[in-house]
Amino acid sequence: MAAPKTRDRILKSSLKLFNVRGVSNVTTAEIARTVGINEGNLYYYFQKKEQLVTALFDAFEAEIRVTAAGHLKDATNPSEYIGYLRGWFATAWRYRFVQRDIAALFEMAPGLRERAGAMITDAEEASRRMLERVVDAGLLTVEPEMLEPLLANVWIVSSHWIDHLALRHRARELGPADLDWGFRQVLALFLPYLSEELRGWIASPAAPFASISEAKV
Amino acid sequence: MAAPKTRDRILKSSLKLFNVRGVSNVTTAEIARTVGINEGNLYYYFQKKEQLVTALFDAFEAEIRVTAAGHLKDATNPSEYIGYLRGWFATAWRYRFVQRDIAALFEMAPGLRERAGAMITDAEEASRRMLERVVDAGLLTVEPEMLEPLLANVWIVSSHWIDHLALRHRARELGPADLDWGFRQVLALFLPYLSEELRGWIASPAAPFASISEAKV
DNA sequence: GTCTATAATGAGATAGAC
DNA sequence: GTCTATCTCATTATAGAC
Repeated sequence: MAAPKTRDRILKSSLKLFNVRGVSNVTTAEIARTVGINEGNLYYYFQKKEQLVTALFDAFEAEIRVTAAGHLKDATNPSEYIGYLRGWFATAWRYRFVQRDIAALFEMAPGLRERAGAMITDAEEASRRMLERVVDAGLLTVEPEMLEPLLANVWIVSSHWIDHLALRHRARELGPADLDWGFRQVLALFLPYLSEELRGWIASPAAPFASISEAKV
Repeated sequence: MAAPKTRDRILKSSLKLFNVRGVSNVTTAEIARTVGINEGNLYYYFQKKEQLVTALFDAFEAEIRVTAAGHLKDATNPSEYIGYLRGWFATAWRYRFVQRDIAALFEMAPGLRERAGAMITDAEEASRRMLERVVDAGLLTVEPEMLEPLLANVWIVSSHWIDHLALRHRARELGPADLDWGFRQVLALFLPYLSEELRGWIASPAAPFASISEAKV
């Protein structure tokens, strides 16, 4: 209790640095400097870089679970489905260091392997069920044999659109506007399968992600 | 001339190691050990790890250009188009270390940034022209506003299906059978837009990639 | 061309004073 | 809780003998 403020400042700075430059490209020295504390002090809170990474992953996982729990009720309602997607996207964006160089992440914190594996399995299963319900409700028309390939592609694009953009626009830093782009790329995967009804929904994708805050940790 | 054999053995071993474990996870010591030579000897051929990476990239680029040159003639012929895709896939597979952690690659060999950027620009432009011709020929029906999103998704899936598989099947090493899976994932992106004619082609995707050799360097 | 050293660097990690 | 100072260690890189 009474968590000292320094710990939070460390987490916040680390998240930002990791997101922008990748876990393995950010040194503990740099983190300490950014926070405005000494390296020794940093190690008072996190004895290993691994612990820092794991703490951030904890926050990521917690947020994911909240999103998943909040949106699994009525997938036949387009707005709920899109809300779920948006929630997932927003969280994945705020913790994009996880996707970015996930191999390095695992090497640094081997304990995350299993946890991430479980998360992925859960998420895939949830996506599959949700998609099946949407198909059953007649909002999408997907032949059964196309379901798995579609799901896999949704997953690939969801997880890697950031890498794709980063490679092209390496000069500038990515921002919330890009998040919107990524979201539309995923929607584009569904577009050819849409019912007319849902197509209207997609055409006007409500509020973009511009308002997403990076501050929270 | 008279290129000493050791140099080639170094390149071959490095390619394999880089592909499987990533450029930044393989040390020069390990390369030397794998080749069966001494570290000092390794540095006789490649004074910096960067030079090693660059030499492999040279080979990659050369192969890409050969593929591109050989298949840009008649894109209205489905077999040519698919041949082009397959060629691209085969090369990207043999040099998959390039995609895998491309950030680390650039950090190690900054000179590759510009070259890779140019390659990507070229490839995107070629893909766009090819796709447009296929659409003009009536083999695909894609609304103009869907063209760019589709191309972007093709690129994302083509470049990142390996990461996706690697994350799921981390136990086993990836092989040519997986290459076939990735190819089908990309085809799946086009499937909903296909004419009946082309759909037949896709259904029986000729010879898979099982025969692809990893040996060449 | 190939080896045996060995230097040089840079990052993670820690002890102990304040 | 925070700092200064130091240690360990892996990795890249080099010099020089054979």
